[in-house]
Amino acid sequence: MLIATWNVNSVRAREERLLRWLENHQPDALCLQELKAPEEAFPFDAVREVGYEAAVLGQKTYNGVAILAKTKPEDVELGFGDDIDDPQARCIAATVSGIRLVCVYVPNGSTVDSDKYTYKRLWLDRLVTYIEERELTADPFALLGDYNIIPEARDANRPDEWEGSVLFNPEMRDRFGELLGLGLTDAFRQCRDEDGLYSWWDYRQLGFPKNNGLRIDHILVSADLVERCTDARIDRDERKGQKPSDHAPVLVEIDWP
DNA sequence: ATGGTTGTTCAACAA
Repeated sequence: MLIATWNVNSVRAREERLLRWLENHQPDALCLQELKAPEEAFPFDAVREVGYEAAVLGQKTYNGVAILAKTKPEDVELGFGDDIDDPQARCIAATVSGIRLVCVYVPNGSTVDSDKYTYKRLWLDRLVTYIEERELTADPFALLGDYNIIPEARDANRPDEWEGSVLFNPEMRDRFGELLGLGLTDAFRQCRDEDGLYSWWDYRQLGFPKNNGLRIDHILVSADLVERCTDARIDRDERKGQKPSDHAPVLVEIDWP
C-alpha cells in the first residue's frame, strides 16, 4: 500500500499536475493540503476520471485539506470536532483499507511573537487531544501532512538560518517529540537516514536549484505499521518544470494488509 | 539588502 502527502498550494492552479501525478504514481491514498478553494470548486469529476474518490474539507482562499483514495474514503471526519469554533479547514480524517488516515495542515505560525503562533500552539494541543481521545495510536493509523515543523537540524539545508523561527525552535521540536511520544514513528526517517532530503523549497532566491530546502511534510505511523514500512521517498521531480507547488510529495510504501 | 516568488483576490495577505 502506497500512501502519500502533498501540499499542492492551490488545487485549481495545480489540477493538471495533480491528475498527472496520480496517474504516474498510483498511490492508494493521497493527502492534500492548501487546496485554497471551497469544496464546490474541488475537481471531483476529473479526479474520479483518473480513478480516485475524494473526501474534502474546503475553504475559500486559504487552507483546505482532502484525502483521495482508489477506494471511497470511509468514516470521514471533518475538523477536530472539539468545542472550539474554528473556521480554518486544516484537518480531515478517513479510513482507507483499514488504516485510519488523518490529514493535517498545521498552522505556519508567521512569527514567534504573533497571534498566529499562539494559534499554532493551541492547534497542536488540540491535535494531541484529538489523537488521544480517539486512541488512534492503538490501531493502524497514519498522520500525514504539512506539519510546518523542522524536526532536526539535518532536516534543513541551513539550520542556523531557521533556528528560533516558528518552524524550528525548542518548543516546536518538543511538540514533534510529543507526537512521537504518543506512539508514532517518522516513517520517512525509518527508511531514509541520509541528509539533504527536503520536501519544501522557497520559490525565491533559487531555493530549489540550490537545494536550500526544509523537510516539513511528514508521515508518522503507529507501531503496527512502522514495522511494515518497506520504502519511503520524496518526489523532488514534481518540484521541477512549469508552475510546481513549493512542496514536493512525500510517499511511504507499507506492506499492508 | 526587512530583499525575493507564488496564489488568491483585487491592495493585501499568507506562505
